[in-house]
Amino acid sequence: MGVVMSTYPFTEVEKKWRQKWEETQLYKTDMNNDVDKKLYCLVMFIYPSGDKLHIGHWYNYGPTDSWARFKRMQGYNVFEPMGYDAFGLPAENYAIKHGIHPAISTAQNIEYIRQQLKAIGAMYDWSKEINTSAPEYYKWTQWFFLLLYKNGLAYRKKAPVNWCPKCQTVLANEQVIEGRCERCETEVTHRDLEQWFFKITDYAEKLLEGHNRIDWPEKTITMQKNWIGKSEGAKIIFQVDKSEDKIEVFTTRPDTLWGVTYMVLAPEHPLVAKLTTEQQREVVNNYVAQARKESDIQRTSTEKEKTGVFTGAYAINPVNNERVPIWIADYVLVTYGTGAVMAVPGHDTRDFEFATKYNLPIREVISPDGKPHEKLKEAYIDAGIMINSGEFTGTPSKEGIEKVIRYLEENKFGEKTVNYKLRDWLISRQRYWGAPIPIVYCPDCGEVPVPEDQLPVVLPEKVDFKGRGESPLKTNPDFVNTTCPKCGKPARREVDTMDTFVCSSWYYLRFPNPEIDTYPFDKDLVKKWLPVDQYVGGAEHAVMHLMYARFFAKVLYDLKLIDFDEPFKRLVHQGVITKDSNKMSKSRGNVVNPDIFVEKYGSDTFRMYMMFMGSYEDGGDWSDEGITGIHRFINRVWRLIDLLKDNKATGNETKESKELERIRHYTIKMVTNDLERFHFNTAISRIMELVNGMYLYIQNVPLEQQNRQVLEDAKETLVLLIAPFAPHFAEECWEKIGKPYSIFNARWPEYDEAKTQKDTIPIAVQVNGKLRATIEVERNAADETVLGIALADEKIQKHVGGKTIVKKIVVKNRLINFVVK
RNA sequence: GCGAGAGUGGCGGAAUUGGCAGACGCGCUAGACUUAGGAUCUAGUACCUUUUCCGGUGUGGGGGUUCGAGUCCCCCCUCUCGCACCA
Repeated sequence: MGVVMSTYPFTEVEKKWRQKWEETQLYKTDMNNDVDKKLYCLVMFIYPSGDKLHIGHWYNYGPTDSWARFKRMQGYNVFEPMGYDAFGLPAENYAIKHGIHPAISTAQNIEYIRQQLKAIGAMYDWSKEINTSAPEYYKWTQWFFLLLYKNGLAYRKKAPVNWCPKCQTVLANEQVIEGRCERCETEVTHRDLEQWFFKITDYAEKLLEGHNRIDWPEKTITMQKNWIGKSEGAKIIFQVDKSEDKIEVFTTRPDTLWGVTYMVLAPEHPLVAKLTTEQQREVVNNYVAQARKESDIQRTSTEKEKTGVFTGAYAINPVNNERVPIWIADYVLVTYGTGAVMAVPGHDTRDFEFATKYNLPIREVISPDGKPHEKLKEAYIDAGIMINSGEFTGTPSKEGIEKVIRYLEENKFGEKTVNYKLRDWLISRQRYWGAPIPIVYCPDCGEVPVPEDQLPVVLPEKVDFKGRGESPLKTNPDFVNTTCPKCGKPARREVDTMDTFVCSSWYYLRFPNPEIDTYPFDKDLVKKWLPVDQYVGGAEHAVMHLMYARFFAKVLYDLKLIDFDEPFKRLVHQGVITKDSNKMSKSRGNVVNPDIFVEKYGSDTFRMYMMFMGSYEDGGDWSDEGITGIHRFINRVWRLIDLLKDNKATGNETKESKELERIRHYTIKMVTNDLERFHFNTAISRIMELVNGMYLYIQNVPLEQQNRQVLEDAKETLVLLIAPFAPHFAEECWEKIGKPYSIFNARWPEYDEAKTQKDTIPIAVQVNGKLRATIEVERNAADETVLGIALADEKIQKHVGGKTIVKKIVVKNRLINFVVK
């Protein structure tokens, strides 16, 4: 090519612009002006686990920042903050292992991670950094606890709870994945403990309703819906025979009530001990003991054959006064509904299996055709006609549900009920590195909340956090021993700390002003900037963080402290990056270390390659060779800018320049649309096409004929379009082509729809659906004209000649199909 | 077991509404430039047949709807994710 080839010097360039951006405070968001054009773009802040920034973080933060930059260039006043979700087990476990205090290791970690985050070159407004483990922050986490407490939404109760033997703490239901600890995958066991809960169940209905008003992935909404698990049915009361006791059951099929042939209580049901007869006591006790010993994994395995024992007691079916035996079985869960079920083996698969095993009667009360059948081979669970059901016999079962409920209500046998799978959120943890729960236990006054003006309850530094199974805070007498805020007498502090998910349930409110020390968030700025317009983070938080954060927003909304109840208007989940189509993991030894590639190719190239690998929401497969494609592309653009530096083109050339101009407009259009939808990979390939087009033009048209203006426009557009993807690089190019700092204050290019289209278009000509020729015609040419040209084509003649054309299909500007016989 | 999504060249992946399958990149091949190239530029690259042309086949498998199906419908296989006795 005869030109000295230069290579893009990313190391210096990236350093240069990072410095300049910082000096000029380019990314400091003006929170008070341009609020009508505000755009709050948030990524899930980082949980500094000690692993530093891994590729998943990069994949979350890099592309989201590109999107935010695109929005900024479109004229939005973008706010993009970053912070540290710094409480939590990793720091504490690290401390136990290495003897370094969590406060110190966390501080070191944050220091290091901040540098790595800066290397991404994102538009974070560093003046708004948050650290949830700082007293200035967790003071307000405690404040929120008190707020919920005062409003009856935080309470303490003894309950069988999930216990992780490895983490030595209780876990919320959401943190138990298939019977294992969400964090360390240890099998979870049960303990009866006095624990703190947030009453998220009060918000089940509101959490479901809000789903209709948010632009979230359908899958995530479905997961939340399933987790909340709403089901409508009836509560029915069965009297225990020869006793004052009553058994309450929940059923979605009151229409099958006449088919009840026994009752089942969960082994943990409070009535079990009371009901059991002397003869049965021993077997029942043994069974209960056995059930308690088993883990959830063992107990809930659907492969496991159902077991149970008879209590010796009987219950009376309210609708027909039948006396049915009461059993206990571990297929009934104490945590769902009332912990007791009416068993209808004829119409419930589980009951059928159980009844068959223990020779309990099976009665048909729903029939597909309204006629009774000899013997059921399996449970008939679908709708049908009610039979053997007293006055309801003959009623279609769906109608029957409503009618039976009315009948139950009239006779006070039961009532219509909605039941939810959702449990209250267990928030106390027997760990050290978290926000202390601001409660004091006084021998006289009982449970006393710490007054707001005494917050924060400071996490003491000196504790023995190597303790096993008990809250480390218990080991610091100075912390534990205090005085009652009410009566002043000696009292003890609560020694449990809060689940870290409490910290992250409100952080998005604090970002606009993390300095504020009179309130958890700046009401004025929150009114202007919230809710979050775009939220991006991993799908693994679908039922944890994302539901808790919604819960908090709804509570605050109901208390009139904020004026919105859905915190995240639009949500996108980034996909997972794999290596050789496998999940990256230390045990597989296939972890890609971002630092190595950032050093080798630069931050922009690394980010851009991640965005090019696959579609953002699906993730992609990392390839050490693949990144060279982006590396080459960046250099290709760099040389192109160089080539066009002293653009000596003087010509007026029109044919090819017109095509280049078309490509330019078309590229702007496609890149804009793709960026909007987070389709980064295709956006990048469009820019590549523009670059390819520019090279072709320069090479195919002699220099003196080249159209200067068209080239200049293409060059400027190219740099602007590439800016969100490769910010340092584009800033340098922008300066090179003589534009004023900064490109991120420049406007995103506009396109003209008319100019994106070609004058002549290739039309595919098919005969009987098979492609036989391609013809070039004027855009929007009349059908007749196009047909004429197509028919005249000799290849078409070959296939059509001598046959009858039965049908001619014309798809304008696209295709023709001749159907011949 | 139930529910959702996916399955496209040697590889990563494209393809709003059914309308030229394989954009873009990696890899590979050839040419150019070079003392050299693991640099760069250009061209080619789904498979089969064929020297070429011309043909034929092709989006996990099988059926269907349609002038026309990667796209819609039915059945089956595989993978991923979610739920997993929820009464």
